[in-house]
Parts: sequence; structure tokens; C-alpha cells
Amino acid sequence: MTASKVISFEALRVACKNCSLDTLCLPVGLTLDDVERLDDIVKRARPLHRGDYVFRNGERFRSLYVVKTGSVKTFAPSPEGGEQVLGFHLPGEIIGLDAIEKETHACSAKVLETSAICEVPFSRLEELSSNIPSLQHQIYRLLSKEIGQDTEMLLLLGKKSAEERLAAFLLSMSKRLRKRGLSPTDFYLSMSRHEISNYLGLAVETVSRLFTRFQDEGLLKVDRKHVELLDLEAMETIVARRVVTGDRQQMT
Amino acid sequence: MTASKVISFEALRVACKNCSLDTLCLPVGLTLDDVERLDDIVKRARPLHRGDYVFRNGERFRSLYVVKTGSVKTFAPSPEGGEQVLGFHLPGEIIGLDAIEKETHACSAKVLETSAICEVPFSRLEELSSNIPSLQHQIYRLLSKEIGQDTEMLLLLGKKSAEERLAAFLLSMSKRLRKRGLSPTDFYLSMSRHEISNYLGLAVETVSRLFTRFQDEGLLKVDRKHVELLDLEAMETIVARRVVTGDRQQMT
DNA sequence: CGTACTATTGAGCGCTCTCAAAACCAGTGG
DNA sequence: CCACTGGTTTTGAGAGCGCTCAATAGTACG
Repeated sequence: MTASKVISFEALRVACKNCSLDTLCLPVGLTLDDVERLDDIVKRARPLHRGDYVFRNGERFRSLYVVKTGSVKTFAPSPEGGEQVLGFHLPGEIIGLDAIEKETHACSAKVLETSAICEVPFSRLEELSSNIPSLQHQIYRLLSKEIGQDTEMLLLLGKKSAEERLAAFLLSMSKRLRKRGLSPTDFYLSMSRHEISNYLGLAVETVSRLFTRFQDEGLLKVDRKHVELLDLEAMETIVARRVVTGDRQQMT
Repeated sequence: MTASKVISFEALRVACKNCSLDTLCLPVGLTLDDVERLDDIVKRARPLHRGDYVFRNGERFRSLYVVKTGSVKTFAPSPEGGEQVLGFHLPGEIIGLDAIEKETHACSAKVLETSAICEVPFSRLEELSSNIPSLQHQIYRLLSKEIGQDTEMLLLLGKKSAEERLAAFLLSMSKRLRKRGLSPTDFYLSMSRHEISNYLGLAVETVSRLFTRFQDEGLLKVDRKHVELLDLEAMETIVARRVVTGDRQQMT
């Protein structure tokens, strides 16, 4: 909490000319000067096209990447050619956090549509964070947040039915779009059914059937990649239904 | 990489009188002086008994905790009284990393057997890390590692069969015990079948049946909580078998 | 206007869950 | 020492969810 000119969230957004820098900043604690220094190390967003890689499994880790526009999927290619989709990343979200430890990317990242991606060289970010405590704190928070999200996903995959998984997925998209000022009820999915099903640990056919069923039940309208959520509340109910399957007591 | 007296891994272990400090340190980059300062902020390990809480869901986040001896389970209690087991933590492992962001513990941690737990006040650790770049780096790595582990677990729950899950669980225990210098093939499980099944997203009965089957197949011997792994290689094969279910190609 | 891919729909099967009961274990008090 | 009790673990039988296989429909692109 450096005393000098602490900037507001809005000022911050303006200050971030070339990148979704607000992802890395908190609305408090960073001075305009700090933001400028941060801005300096962020490389200009380069536009990537559908199918382009942001980074590949096995590459040496050098930078974090922030999605500015578009969307990215991360996935772990398995030897036999199959892949496990690990996540979908929307504007404002950071990818590459899992590679810090081993200094090698354990997964690949591919853009799903034409996207602008900012590169943040990690070593320089690290240096900078040594000198700006609130930036350091923000990075700790970011990493911690990622852990929290993984934990939620873990719960989803471990304990929830196909229905609950798809509902949770759609609600997650909805909330993240809302956060970026986009419509939380009317959007296009940039990923295929196959990718969704892979991500959710389901078969493509199951996902397809569920979309149809949700539509029949009036929860949403779906046409190809275009989704319109009609009853967010009902979907919340589906997700919250049962957190744990058949759980009697538990001592310990 | 401060030039002065950089200590070795062994020296480090010796220097850590009251805690598994090596978890927080890297064998390189920290001077003896650094380690002492780190040691100063770590509170003496207090012994907890089976069923005691390290922290509870909803409590304000103040500290990270390092398991020195014994074992801990973390879990997210669900409203209806059920719980979702999030992880089991062995000596040398850190818990609480997911609470940094929200400054509130989103899960609870309970010791499974008599255990010694070190407390590391996070704000002091954070301060210290501002002044010791290599400590900062190590914390980034720790957080990143946690993300990587969650990702692996995610893959496990999303895509693997009951058989593969239990094998992966046992191998994970085995590897972690080996890392601490304990027998990787002969050990006692401090958690109940119920907790294992909950963790793996399976029914208790399924886990029980699998233990029996693994034993029949000569993979292990099991008696109550005592497990003896007889064929680590075969178990590795089971886990690696199929990373992704029914995955044809995938374009994009 | 085909070609290739993606999405949907249908039928059948298998893995894992659920329900139910028995076996086993640990601790308690007679 | 043994019966009693509450708990955990094991074992068995049956059902259902979601997967697999297969075919059809719809869509994008050359």
C-alpha cells in the first residue's frame, strides 16, 4: 500500500493500452508509475488465428499469456494422439501459470478463434514484483485463485452427473462473460461439442443429448454454437442439487 | 542468487529445527541468514490429535500450514452434511494455498492421526519474500506446483475408470512416501475407505471390491489399513493405460 | 454441388452406484 | 473373559446412467 498516487480501477483500465493488464493488477495498491512499469514489460498483443498455438506441451516456459480478445483452450496431448482438454480461457484470463514450477509447459494452448494474446515474460514480471509488494501480492492471489478454480472443477468431475456438469459449464461461461461486460445469457461457444465433452469428462453424444433436453425443458435455446440461457436460476438449482453422491456420515 | 554463502540441501535440513522448512526452500539460492529469518517466522509445531482441525471452512486466512509428521485431509463440507475430500497431505506438504486469494479458507483441514503441524503466518512470509527474491521464486513455484497437481487430479477424475483411479491413488501415496524416505511399497493408510472413495469420486463398495481384486491379481497385499504394493510396474501400466476415453480425432 | 466434418438421434450394453446384509473390528462394561 | 454395541469393511444382487456402436442429418468449404 504505497502511500503515493494510488489509482482507481477505471484509471487502470485506461492505462492499459495494449493489454488486459487489469488481470494482473488490483484496483488498489498500484501507483500509476507501477502500472507503467508493468505495461513496459508486457509485449504487444499479437493476433493469432483459429488453430494457432500460444505455446506447446514440452516447450520451455518463459512467459505467461493473457487473453485480450477471443478464446483459448488448454489441453494435455496424450501419447496416442488423444487429448484431455484442461480449460477454456476467455478475455482477461491468464494461461501458463502451471508451468512456473517445472519451467516447462506441461500442456498446450491453442486459440479457438481469432484472438489477441498478450505475452508477459515471467522473469521480468518476477523482478518487477520484487520491487512492488502489491504486485507480488496480486500474483500470489492469481495463483491461489487458479488453485481454487481447479478445486471446484475437481468437485465437478468427481461427484457430479452429466446434467450437472453441463449446467455448471454453461453457468461458468455465463458468469465469466458477465464479468467482462458481455451478455451472460446470449453467447456463442467457440469450442466444439467434442471439446466440451472432453473437458467435462463425457461422451460427445451425451453432451448433445443434454443440450437437446435442456432445450426441451425450456432451460435454454441452442442453435449450433449459439446458446441462449433462458433460466439461469433453474440451472443454478441443477448444479447445487447434490454436491456429494450417496454420502452417509463420516467419522474421523 | 545472492552471491554470499549459498547453502546446500543437507545444510538446509539441518537448519530447519522446528519445521519441514525445506518445503519452502530450494536447495539453492537461500543463504543461511535467509533460512534463519524464515525459521524465525515459522511457529513451533504444535501436536494435533486425530480429528482435530488445522483450520475450518469459512475462517479468515492468516497462515499456511506445513505437515511435519502425520497426515491431514482437506475437505469441503457441503451444506447437507456430506463432504467432498479434496486431498490427503503427508509430511513436507503445504496446506492452505487455495485461501490466499479470498483471504478465507474455502475448505477445512483435519488431521487423520496424531500430527505435528507448523504454522507459517502468510503476511510475514510475504514480507520476507519481498526481500528475498529466491524465496519469492520458491513460493511462485509452490503455488504453480499445486496447480499442476490439481490438473493431474482433474484428468484422473474426468477420464479414468475406478480401477485406474485407485491405482493412481496408491502410486501417488507410494511416490510421496518415497520422497520422504519412507517405504514406497509398505505403508499404513491413515484414511478410511470411505474417505478414499470420496476423494476418488467412487462408492465405498467399489473401492473395497477393487482392493480385493488387486489383491487377487497379485498387485498388492492389503489388510485393513496396511497396504503392501507388490507390483509397482503393473500399477503404473494400469494408470497409463488410457488417458482419454473414446477419443477419435479432434480438429480445431 | 460434392466432400468432409460436426452434431444429432437411436439401440444396447457395461461399469459403477444403490440397496441390503453379513463379517469384522475396537472399545465398553458386566 | 465374554457379550454387547457402534462402527467400518466386505460381499452380493440388481438397476441405471452414461458409453459405445451405428446411422442419419446438418453445415462449412472448396
